[in-house]
Formats: sequence, structure tokens, C-alpha cells
Amino acid sequence: MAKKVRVRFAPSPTGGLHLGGVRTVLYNYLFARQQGGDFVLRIEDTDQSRYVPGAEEYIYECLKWCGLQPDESPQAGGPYAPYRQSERKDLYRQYAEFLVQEGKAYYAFDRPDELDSMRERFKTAENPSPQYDHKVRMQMRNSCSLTFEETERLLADNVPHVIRIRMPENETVTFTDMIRGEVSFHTELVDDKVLLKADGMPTYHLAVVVDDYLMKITHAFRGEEWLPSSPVHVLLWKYLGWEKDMPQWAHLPLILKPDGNGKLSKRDGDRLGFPVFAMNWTVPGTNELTKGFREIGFLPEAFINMLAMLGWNDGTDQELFTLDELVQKFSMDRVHKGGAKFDFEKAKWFNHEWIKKSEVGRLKPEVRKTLEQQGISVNDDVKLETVIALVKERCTFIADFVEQARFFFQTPQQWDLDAIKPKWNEAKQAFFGDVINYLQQQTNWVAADLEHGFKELAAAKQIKPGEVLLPLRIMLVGGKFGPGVFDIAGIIGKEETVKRVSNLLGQL
RNA sequence: GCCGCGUUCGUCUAAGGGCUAGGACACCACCCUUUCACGGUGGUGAUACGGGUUCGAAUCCCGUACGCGGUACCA
Repeated sequence: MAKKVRVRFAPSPTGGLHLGGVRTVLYNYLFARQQGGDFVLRIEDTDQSRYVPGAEEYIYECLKWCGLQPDESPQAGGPYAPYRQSERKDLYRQYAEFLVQEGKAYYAFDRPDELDSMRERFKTAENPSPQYDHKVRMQMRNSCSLTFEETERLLADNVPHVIRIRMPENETVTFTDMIRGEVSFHTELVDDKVLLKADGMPTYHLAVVVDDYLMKITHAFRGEEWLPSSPVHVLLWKYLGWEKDMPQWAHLPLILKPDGNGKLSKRDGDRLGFPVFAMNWTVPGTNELTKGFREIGFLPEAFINMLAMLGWNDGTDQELFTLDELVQKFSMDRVHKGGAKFDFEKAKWFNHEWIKKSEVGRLKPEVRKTLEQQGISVNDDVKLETVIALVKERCTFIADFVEQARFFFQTPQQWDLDAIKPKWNEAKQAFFGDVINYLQQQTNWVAADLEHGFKELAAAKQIKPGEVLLPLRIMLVGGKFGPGVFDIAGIIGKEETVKRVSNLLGQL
């Protein structure tokens, strides 16, 4: 029987959740759901100096908003708890010690300043960043260069030390990446990575292997930036004796900045005027706020859809997918190898499409909330629904409903008079006087009838409808936008329509 | 520097030996609309370069260039 699929998203809680992070979550989630597997959230907080309060809660909130909730997590618990690496601290040391006994790792007592001076000493034009590897190993203070007795004494004296992997000098590590196929590395070019830090915490390298093993992870997806350290991980799986349980790796392509090249960063978003984080993120302490997709009015459906298409497609021309469709159709072998530049214009298009295709009921709570935040009170539920249905196709963001729907609920306070004043005359003034009379006589307030009557009246006065339609719009709406004027009149009602017309007529 | 990974319209991408290299975003034009959108039609626009293999190459192989990633007691 095949092993049950288990995947994990393993962020370190140091700040806002980046687009690329959400995409990694998404691919994990899609794969797990499709395979009937489990999706685990594991918090990789092994660097205590980078602890940021609130960052972990923020991640849960993001996943919740996106609808990508984990089956197991620090919050939800699960059979492999705890899911926070800081709470698993005591677990890791034994594995590192085991590797030392096996001769696959060693103690290193070098102080930070000694490491610096080593790097300084070996630095040349051809080798600008010397590594701690087999070439310098014997010149450093570690259990390879020191005698057994010396090492024992240092350990007994509690001299701060780390445990480093001892990279072999002449091997080739090869594995099959689900996206890239076979990749290989020469071990003599990889450094002796620290496995266990002086504070007793594991580094990512040790923790990811131990926890993936203990948590029975079958497929490990992560960003491409991890590819260069993958030989360390593969070797660790082997040295720990777990080779047959090693997950299948998939290194996802990066999301790049729209201009120039390089990984998309928060800075690029600030610079170019779009969000990079899923939700608003406030840096504790400085209170510096970074805008999120949620807050600028993205629908999670659109956000997810857009992210899914950044590096994957189903081979057809289809671009709009629901989460369920993605679960069905997603496949790792259709994931791109190359990085994708993020295009905010295209992201906006996805959101616009989703607003258009969403049911009124889906939009209603969010639209109501946004309108009310702007001081527009919405008491008539049916009217709100009618309005949403009428204007949603002209909204790219939820916030656009403010402009597009405001005049249905509030009398305009400002009018684009420049649009009508230059061509205004006595005849039009008189005509609108007649319009008011006409409107007041109506007992059956229906848009189509109003339009018909209005045009007949204009014809009777020898006025072309085009001459007076725009003025009417300005009177009702305030500006040159919105749905058909008579639809608007139909919705706001007789009293309000008459009021708006006569109100502005007095100002012309 | 070294190692690894990449490279099709400006952007996201399709086409995994046979095509006038397809779609979408953006842009432009026209139509619809006597507003703004939506919608419709059309247009500009790409296989990084050089060698092979082949009857035939965007597709396979080898170089070159360029880009990115990594080279931390960060993840």
C-alpha cells in the first residue's frame, strides 16, 4: 500500500506573509487535497533572535482568509505535535550527537570572530566567500583537528560549540526533483553546514530533515532558493538511516519583481505601488504598516487563482479556476521551471473577473462593510443587492463600490458642472422644468417607461436626447459614470429623483 | 570567483520533431453604449546567440551569452 501523502508548509514567523509564501502554501494544499493527503503547518522558529510577536497569528489569519487551512498545526494540534520547532528543541540534539558518533558530523568550537578572521584570511579575488569546508577544516578548532582529550575537555568545560556536518570530499549527490528532474551536486563544493547551534537550537538544515522524518512528510515543496543546500539535506536523510523515507522534493520557481530582475520583495511593492503581503502587516514596535491584498480589496478567490497561474497552467486556455477546480486539475509536472515576474495589472484583471462572476450574495457582506466604513449607511437589503448586481462589472476592487454605488444611497454633494455648463441654455433650463413635472406625474416608476417618456418630451421640445442625457446624469450621479441613468432613477425612486433634478436646476 | 538553476510577444504562458508559433494581461483602432465600464471585432508584438542531429527543431545534443539563486551559529 502506498504511503499516505503528507505535505507541509514551514514558514519562519518573522513578518508578513509574502506572495511567494502563499503560492507555496497553495501548491502544498492543492497537492494534498488532490491526493487525499494531509497538509501540515509547521512553524520554523529556530532563530530566537528573529522572533517577531504576532507573526505566527498573522500566518494563521492569512491561511484562513485564503481558505487554505492546515489539517495539523500548532493551533489545531495533531498526532505529531508539537508543531513549533522551538518546542521541539530537545529532540534535535540526539540526532546531531548520533551523527557525531557515526563520524558524519563533528563539534566545532570556533567563536564568531574566529570564523570572521578565517574568512578574511582565505578571501581572494577568485574566492570572495571562503567556506568552512574540508579545505580549512583541519585549521579550525573542532573535533577533527583537536585530539580526543582536548575535545572532551572543552565539552566538559561547557565551551560554546556547534555541531557541523562533515561533507565528504569526493561524492556526487543526485536526486530527482519533481519539477526539474535529475539534479546533482559535488560534495567537495558544499560547506560543512552548522546542524546544531551553540544555543542548542537546530539550524534549518537539521530541523527540516528530522521533522519531515518524524512527521512522515512524503513530499517537500519549497522555494528554489533552497536548491543549493539540498545536497546537505539529502545526505542527512542518508546518514540518519532514513533514506527510504526521504520525501520527494520539488523546488518551486521564484516570483520575480516586475521591473528588472530578482526576487520580488516588500520594497518593490512599496516602490511600485502594490501589495506583496497577503494581508496588512504592522511591524511591532515601529508600527510601520505594509498593505496587503486583502485590505486593498482583493477577493481571496482571485488572489489564489492569480497565484496558481503564476507558474502553472492546465494546458488549456482556461485562466479562471475555483479552488475546487484547482484541486482537481493541479499537477506538479505542469509547474514551470523558470521564475515569473509579478504583473500587478494581470492581478487586477483576476480580481475584476472574480467580482464579475461572483454572486451578489457573495459580495454583499464585503460591499456593505466597505460602504459603511465610508459612512454610507445601507438599510435596504434588497436595494443593496440590486445595486451590486448593476455595478459590479465596473469594479476592479471592492473599494470601487464606494464610487460606483454611493449615489444610490446618498444625494451627491459635488457635481461635475464643467461637463454641462458650457452648453447650458434657456431651452434646457425650461426643458428640465418640464421634466420635473413629468416625473411628478408618474405613478408607475419603471426605468424603461421613464426613458420613453423623457425622450418623447425631448422630441416635443425639439431637443436631441443626447443634449440632455448627460445633464440628467450629472444631476443624479454627480459625475460622468455609472450605469444607465434611467436604471438609476428607477432605483433611487421618484421623490429622490425629483429632488436631485430640481436641486441642481437651481444652481445652473 | 565558485556551484546550481533557468531563458517563447513588454508581462503570464501554450505548442514536449512537422505551425501562418496559439491564448491571456497591457497597449492601439473600430463597433456597441448619446456617461463610465462591460462586451464584440481587428492590430502591433516572441522562440537569446552559435554550432550540430534530422527530410524537418521553439522542441533533442554541445558550446556561448545573459539572468536568477546560493556561497551565515537566517530561514
